Amino acid sequence: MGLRERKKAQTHAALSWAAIRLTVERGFDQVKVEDIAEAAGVSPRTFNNYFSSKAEAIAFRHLDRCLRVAEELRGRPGEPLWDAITGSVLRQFAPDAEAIAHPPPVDAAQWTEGVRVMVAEPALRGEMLRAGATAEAEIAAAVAERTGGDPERDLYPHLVASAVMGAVNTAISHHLRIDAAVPVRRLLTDALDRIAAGLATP
Amino acid sequence: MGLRERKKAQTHAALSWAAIRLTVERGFDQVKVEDIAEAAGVSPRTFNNYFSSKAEAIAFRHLDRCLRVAEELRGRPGEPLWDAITGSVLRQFAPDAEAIAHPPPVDAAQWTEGVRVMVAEPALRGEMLRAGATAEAEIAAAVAERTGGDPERDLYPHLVASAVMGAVNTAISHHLRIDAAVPVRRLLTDALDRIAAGLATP
DNA sequence: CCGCAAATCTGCGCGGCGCGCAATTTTTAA
DNA sequence: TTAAAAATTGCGCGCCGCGCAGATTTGCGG
Repeated sequence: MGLRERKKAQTHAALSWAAIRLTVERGFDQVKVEDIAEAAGVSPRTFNNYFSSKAEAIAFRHLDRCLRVAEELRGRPGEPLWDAITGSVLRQFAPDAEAIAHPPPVDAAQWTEGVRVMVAEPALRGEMLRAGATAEAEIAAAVAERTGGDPERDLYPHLVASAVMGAVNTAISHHLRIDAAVPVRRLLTDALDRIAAGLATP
Repeated sequence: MGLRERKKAQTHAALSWAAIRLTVERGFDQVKVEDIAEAAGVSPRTFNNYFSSKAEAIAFRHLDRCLRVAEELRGRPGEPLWDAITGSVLRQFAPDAEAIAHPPPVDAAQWTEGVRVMVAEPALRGEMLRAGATAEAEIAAAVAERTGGDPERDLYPHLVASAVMGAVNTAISHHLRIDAAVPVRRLLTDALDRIAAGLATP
């Protein structure tokens, strides 16, 4: 990757993190695009060269994470399908090195509450789901490679991908709904196990 | 339901149908809010009393349909869970009396193509998914009633609801991707059956 | 090290959107 | 019939997304 692309990636990340941080701190519509651009050290106009809306900037990190699941999945060709899926998901949603570098310039509890408010924002929810759907296509492709199906014609890979993203979304929502001490890791494994078991009544 | 609420429902429907029709005909950003309002015989300002964006107006019909699935589900307490789910979904996504009343002032193929373009619109995709998520909460509640769980604390109802909406979305996407003669009904039953079977490799 | 071409950033400006506010019209209930 | 409640409407503001064209930076061959 050349210097050029690396700088682009940096700017993407900087803008996204700035958008998240400011939104968590102040709330979605107390943040202007101008503020995000300034925080990332770039002109307002440039913001829209990278993202077509505030919401997209905020959802970018989610998109990235989910895309990495597909990537990771391709890197585990041997394992049984659902083992590979669970492993990939857990890997990407583990406490993150990047997240530790960037994150809360404030109290942890306060941060979590800010995130809760943020993801409740209607405009954001749509954008997050859209990011999930984008990743879903990649996951479907990865699954198709593995099981030897055609993503254009077969329903199966898309169903699996959809179920996986559904499990992820559900686990995260549950985690934010209940601020209990249940670790996300357990919620994710539970969810995926249940799905692989046909969602039989517990 | 009083006269008042009925008129509101009418206006909702009128605005939504107008938004859909115009968007299918001209494309998303060739339609101004003003146009939709005019087509529904209402002032532009009133549009925003009903919907907070063009996208929301267009997605309204989808939201309505999906909410009816939850409603129908509550009306089938006896059946085994997945039979009830499949039944409810098929009922709501069958060729629709309302859709036949309102719909294409143009060629059917042309209409389908317009719909394809419409749902490809990024802003719309997010809004449709959000509508699905809203309905998902209702479905989860309905499932919880049936299985005797607590939607606040249990993961299971949400997982089922998520899987159902995932199946619906996947089936619809597949239907639009392949313009084959495969009826949506079959795609929906296939998808739901596979999920209830634990998504085993076919 | 130089200079050129391509990619990127930036300032400007426009049209549309979402919504608060207050006045007006319509509906409901007494 | 009349008063209260609710819905519709017009007006106006601030922000947003983006096209355009000029300035700036980056990558590369000489």
